[in-house]
Amino acid sequence: MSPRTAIQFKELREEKRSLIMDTALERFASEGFHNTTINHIARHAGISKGLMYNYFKSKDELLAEIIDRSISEIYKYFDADRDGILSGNEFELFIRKLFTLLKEKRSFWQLFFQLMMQKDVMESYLHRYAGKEISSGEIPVKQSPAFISDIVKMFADYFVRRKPSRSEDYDPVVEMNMCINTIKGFALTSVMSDYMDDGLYENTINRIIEIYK
Amino acid sequence: MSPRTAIQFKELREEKRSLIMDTALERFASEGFHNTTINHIARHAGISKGLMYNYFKSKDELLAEIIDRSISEIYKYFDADRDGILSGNEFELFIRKLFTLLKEKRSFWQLFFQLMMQKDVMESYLHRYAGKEISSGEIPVKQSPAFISDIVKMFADYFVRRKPSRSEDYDPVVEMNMCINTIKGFALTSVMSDYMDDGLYENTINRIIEIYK
Amino acid sequence: MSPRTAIQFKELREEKRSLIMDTALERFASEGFHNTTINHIARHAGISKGLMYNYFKSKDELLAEIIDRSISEIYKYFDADRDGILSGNEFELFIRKLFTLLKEKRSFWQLFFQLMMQKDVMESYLHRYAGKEISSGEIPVKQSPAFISDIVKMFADYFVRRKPSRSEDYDPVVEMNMCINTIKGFALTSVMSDYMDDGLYENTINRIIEIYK
Amino acid sequence: MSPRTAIQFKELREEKRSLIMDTALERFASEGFHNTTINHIARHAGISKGLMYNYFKSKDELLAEIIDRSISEIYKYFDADRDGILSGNEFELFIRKLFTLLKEKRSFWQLFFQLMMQKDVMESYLHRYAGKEISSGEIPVKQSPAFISDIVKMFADYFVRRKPSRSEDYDPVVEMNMCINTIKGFALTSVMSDYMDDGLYENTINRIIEIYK
DNA sequence: GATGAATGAGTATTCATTCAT
DNA sequence: CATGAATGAATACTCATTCAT
Repeated sequence: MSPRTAIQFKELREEKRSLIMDTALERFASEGFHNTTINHIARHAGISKGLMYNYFKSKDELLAEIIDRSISEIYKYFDADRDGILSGNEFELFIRKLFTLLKEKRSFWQLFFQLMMQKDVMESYLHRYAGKEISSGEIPVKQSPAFISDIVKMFADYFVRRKPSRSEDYDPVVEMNMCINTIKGFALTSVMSDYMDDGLYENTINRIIEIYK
Repeated sequence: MSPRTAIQFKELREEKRSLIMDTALERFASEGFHNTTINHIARHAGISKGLMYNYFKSKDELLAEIIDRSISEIYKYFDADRDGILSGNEFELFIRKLFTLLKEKRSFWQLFFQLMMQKDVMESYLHRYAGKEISSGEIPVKQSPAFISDIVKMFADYFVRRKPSRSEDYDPVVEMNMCINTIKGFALTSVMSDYMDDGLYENTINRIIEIYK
Repeated sequence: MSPRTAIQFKELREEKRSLIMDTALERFASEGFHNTTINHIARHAGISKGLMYNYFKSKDELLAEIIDRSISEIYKYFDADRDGILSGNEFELFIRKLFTLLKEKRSFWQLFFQLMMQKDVMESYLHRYAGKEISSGEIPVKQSPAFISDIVKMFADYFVRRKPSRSEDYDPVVEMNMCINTIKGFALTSVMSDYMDDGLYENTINRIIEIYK
Repeated sequence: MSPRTAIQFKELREEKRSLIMDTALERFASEGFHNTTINHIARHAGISKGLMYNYFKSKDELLAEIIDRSISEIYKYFDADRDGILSGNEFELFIRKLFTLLKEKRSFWQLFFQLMMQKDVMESYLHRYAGKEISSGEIPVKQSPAFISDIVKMFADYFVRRKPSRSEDYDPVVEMNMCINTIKGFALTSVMSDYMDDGLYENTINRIIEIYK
């Protein structure tokens, strides 16, 4: 019956916090943000409605925290070496990692695509970061969606460098666009489909690499 | 003094009906279906809440009618000759028409992508067509989403026919997948972006045709 | 193409008025007052919503007029000779007439019993007659429900006169009460049942007369 | 400081639940089901609109639960010995109990008569029991309206057994009908009248027993 | 007279959020 | 910390009534 230490308490808090976020993510992804009630989340997480508000100020904040957590988690994978230069092999690695993450964090990406389509939700989320500078040289705990532009820049450089020496037709912007759209379309399909053939999944990834590496 | 004629009433109804549908589409596309209240629509259309229900049985029916209207309009373009075979030139025409429509009916496609992400809304719409047979050989006024499978089939045949005679690597399924994903990703981007450079737009379309024609 | 005379117009008006009232009575009786919309009535009567308001100020007034019409119609039968005394034969006639009317005007009585149960509706109707004197000696076009007390009085006298000479147990008030309750219960049953056996109907009426004549 | 125990919560719920049901019954009886809004009930019960829905799924369910509660309560008295046979003394007891209950649960019976007149409300209630079998030999917590037919059957048998040995005129069906109608009419009167003389009340009950025992 | 489009107050119901215990 | 009762603003939908034509 020794009193729990402050650290134990903190760990317990973190655990429960994660539990709530995981549960909420599942529900948001499968039912949609608006169709998921606080009651549903609380019941599925095995806690009371009131307790939820002990961990999150509001339903909106819960959503924002889920997005933040997932994004910073994902960011870690993408920016592993942080040299800002994408080599051919890094491109391949990048693509393979991307689609591995899409499979592993399917719920999150489902939710993410859903939210991207709804301007108001997206905007209310982005307002949290209005004016927030992204400090380079350190890893921020909460990373704004600006990480997207980092990746875009890396990509742009990659496609410029890739230009064949004597080609007059090659337009790096168009090529990058084609690549991004293909990835985006494939990501959308694989995330939203209830089922996708494993062979086709692998073959499509290989084909993307074949073309754009 | 004299009462309105039946024709006058009918015209009035058609006009107001269109007004409501157009207004609702705008709002649904920009705010999302769940965030758009009947009050919003009525206010933006300059009419009263009650009047909406004089024209549409419910918010769901209003949505369904909007989708139906756009889909049957689009369907006309896709299946012009109705021979069920997609030639190279038809493929090009198809792609160009598709992206013209995406620009012209931007609001609708924004809404459409949104809905595709929201299972509950999509399902409530699809229930209208549960059990409805599509009569082949005539043009139905209202076309069920089954038209999607028609197009997919035409596409599949196209990519099988396209196989180079001596290529062993060519996989028509993968190739179709690549093509569809690229289109899907590009459509998504162009529909959701507030601005896209016209030159890039055209160049990307040309590149898609160059590769997949 | 001679212009219609004022009398013809008046007759047309009366006819349409009756049509509306008949239709409304049917609907009120079968669907209930609150479930019957003005639209229903108008559609069933084959006229427009607006026209209804040309004949009746409101839905409430329509109801009141229906009750008034039926009551004054019924009143005519009850007070035929107006001598205010109920003989044995008159009692029999009265009972038979009552149940004939219940059958003939079933819709009205269904509605009447419905309304009697709802204090607010009944009160709103009775307010129309608050303070209205019933002029004796002439037949008023619109008769307030006070006619009920007239009948009660006639009944009371009847049961006092009926007292057997040497009975000590006979209580005319109790006896009248029994009689009225039996009639009321039977009326309620016969009006609300979807079906009642004709033989039983007749036999019950005969038995009532047998006991209370 | 310490949270409420499960028992405290349960008691609180039961109390509030009863409060809502009692209040609703009062309002339904005096204003009618359709005229009583959830707001009225909430205001009279001193609670918020939303709380009602914490206890009852809908207005219809609230009504059904009120009816169920009263009926199962009443049912206990009627079928005390459960031998299915009504003796003369049981008949007397039955009548006396019936009219005691009518006085004690006046609000409920007012509501009940109201509902009987309104087909739509009655039907929506009866749908709850569509297909529910009544298990004989045990006391069900919630009794479907089928209990009415049980009582009718017991009554029918009683009036058959009662037939005088040498009477040719005695028709048990007519006699039962007379008895039921008298009871029904008296119940209706006593429930709907704002005032009834106690002596008359008792005397009428005695007279009914005198005639039909 | 006759029509039905238009209005808006009213109704049941939902759900994020608060708070006493 | 934890609970769930309680709140009330918001929302889809209804319908008697009005009014321009």
